[in-house]
Amino acid sequence: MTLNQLRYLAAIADSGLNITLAAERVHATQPGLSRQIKHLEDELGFLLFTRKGRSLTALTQAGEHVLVHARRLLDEAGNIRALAANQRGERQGRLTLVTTHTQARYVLPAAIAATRREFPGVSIRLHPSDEGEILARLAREGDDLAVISTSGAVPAAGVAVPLFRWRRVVLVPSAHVLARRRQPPGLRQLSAWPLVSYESSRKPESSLRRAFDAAKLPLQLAMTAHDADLIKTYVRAGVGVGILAEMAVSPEDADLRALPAPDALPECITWAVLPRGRVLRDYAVRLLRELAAQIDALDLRRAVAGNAEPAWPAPPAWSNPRRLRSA
Amino acid sequence: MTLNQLRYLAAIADSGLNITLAAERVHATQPGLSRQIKHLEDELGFLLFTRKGRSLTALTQAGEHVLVHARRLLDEAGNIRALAANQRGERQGRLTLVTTHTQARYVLPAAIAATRREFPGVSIRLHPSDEGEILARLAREGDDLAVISTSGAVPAAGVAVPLFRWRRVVLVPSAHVLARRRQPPGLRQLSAWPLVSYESSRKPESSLRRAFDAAKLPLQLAMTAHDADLIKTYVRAGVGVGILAEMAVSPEDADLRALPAPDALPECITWAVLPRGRVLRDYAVRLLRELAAQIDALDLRRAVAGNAEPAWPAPPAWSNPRRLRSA
DNA sequence: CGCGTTTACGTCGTTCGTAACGATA
DNA sequence: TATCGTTACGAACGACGTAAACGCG
Repeated sequence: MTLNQLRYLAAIADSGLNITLAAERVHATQPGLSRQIKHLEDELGFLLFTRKGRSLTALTQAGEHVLVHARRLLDEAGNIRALAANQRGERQGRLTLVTTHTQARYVLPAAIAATRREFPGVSIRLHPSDEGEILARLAREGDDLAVISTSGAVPAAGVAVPLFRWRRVVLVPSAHVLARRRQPPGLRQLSAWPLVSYESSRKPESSLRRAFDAAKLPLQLAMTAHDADLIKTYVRAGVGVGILAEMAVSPEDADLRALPAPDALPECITWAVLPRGRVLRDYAVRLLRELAAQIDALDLRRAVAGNAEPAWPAPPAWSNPRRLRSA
Repeated sequence: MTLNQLRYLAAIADSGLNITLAAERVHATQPGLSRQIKHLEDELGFLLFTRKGRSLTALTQAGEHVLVHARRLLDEAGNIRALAANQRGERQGRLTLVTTHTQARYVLPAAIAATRREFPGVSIRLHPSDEGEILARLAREGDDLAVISTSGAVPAAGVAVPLFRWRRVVLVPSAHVLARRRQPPGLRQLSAWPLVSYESSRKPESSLRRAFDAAKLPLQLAMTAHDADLIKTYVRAGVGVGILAEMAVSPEDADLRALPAPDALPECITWAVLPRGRVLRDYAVRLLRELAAQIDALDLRRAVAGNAEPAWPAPPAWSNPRRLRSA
């Protein structure tokens, strides 16, 4: 049993049992993988794959079990390499984040830019994903970091670190009736308008939906979109009143008016979710501290290592200066 | 980075930084280890050990970190091998248990005998240890299984599986005054006598001590010992009244009388504690099911794998037939 | 001078890539 | 016939053990 054999096993499993494809991905030749898998099967004493003719059709049940442990083993090998890279002061690397469009578009740019300025050799991969898909993807694809928002609840997967608090805003064209009122609109006023908001508002457990339900008011969702830019576009087109994250309002939106959302819409928290047990590269810590200065780097490392989850400092409210400071 | 390099690293750390000793333990030569460690250091880019002249003086801080992950990695390699051995129907192997003298002497023999009858090729290593030391040893030495008793509390480390319930008995010579009474003695009666019990009764948090404290009665511990045989010996010698586990009373003790302990002494539970995440060999499951037939093998495997801790079935009361059935 | 580590050297085993072959849809 | 996996072959590398040299107490 060698690290390479297990690496090949995982690569084949991740390539839909296509050895040729797996070989490319691990920068080796197809006969090499074929042979090493055979050697591994010989050593373990049973088949890892079921075969039909010469091609692989599935993992055997035993193979599935082996794969689970092989992945953990390879993760630890990766941890040792990450540890070593940090120790050497290695400034190159890769960082894969998975997050929503709003975070990717309005929150992360400044933080990523700052991180890249300090670590120009780091290649950052951003995977926008649907709210509900993000945590699944983090676990499945082995991404380094997820950034998601909840209205209070602590995300279940991995190590969740609260970054900042934010509120929603009501976005309307400057000439809109709601923009002329003295007071920002209440839930009752909003319920009279068709709304434009995030796709996730359609889910019955969304906080928008729950707020209207609790007030026994009807919620008219004129349309929903995955990203804030689309919401703004349709607000401009007069399709409805926008409800979106305050972070998504930028200076270029001077033709729109952002009004505070009703108190009935609860405050949200943006979290970083990290895979438990993975050693963080220095630049990952740097990025997180850029997003949330209140976080202690050592606490973070310890929490991810699984030793002790600290009482995280209370996340501050989102502030635009944060964006400007590093822009 | 190879599995062998990490194995050597762990072996050296476990051998007090003596490479020669470590080499013997891993069945390799000393120059081989020396070289591989150097290669590993070259690849990682920093020293794993601090050196004074030619000999190793300590792990570097980075080396400590690497070691942590290396051990986890090696554990997973062991899991894959265990998985494979089970899959092959391999009937040989090793099982290291750590437990108290009473369990080792009175509870485990029948179960171990039964297991050995079914798996004659399995070598079982029994490490009697002090009550307080057991869980520490399980974590430190990487033993396979701990068997310990508590008066109710769930052991904190690893996966704890309740095996059976038991009570204490009051053990006196047949001619003793307490043996002539109609009723078994209460706490008040016992407090009039010097007692002979386990070493662990000396600790202020022991349930014996707590029972007497709660009743505001004095506890005279005439003597304490680590094992039940010694307690019996001193009871025979008239040193005092024995308080010990009901399992420790055997037919050869016909010259003694075992009386039910006062209700104020709470029932105890004997637990198996398994290192979380370790794949169990079939014979380990067999042994545990011999100790506690109510346990489902699949539940057990799943719980140890860390997937889902089931609601364990209520442990039955200890019964002597259990011992006789398999004797 | 003994103990433990490092260096030197030769051998052996293993892995790897290339190329040819085989099977399958 | 194209695609994918297996087998065959040869080269290169790397790990290992033996033996000798080196430092330190």
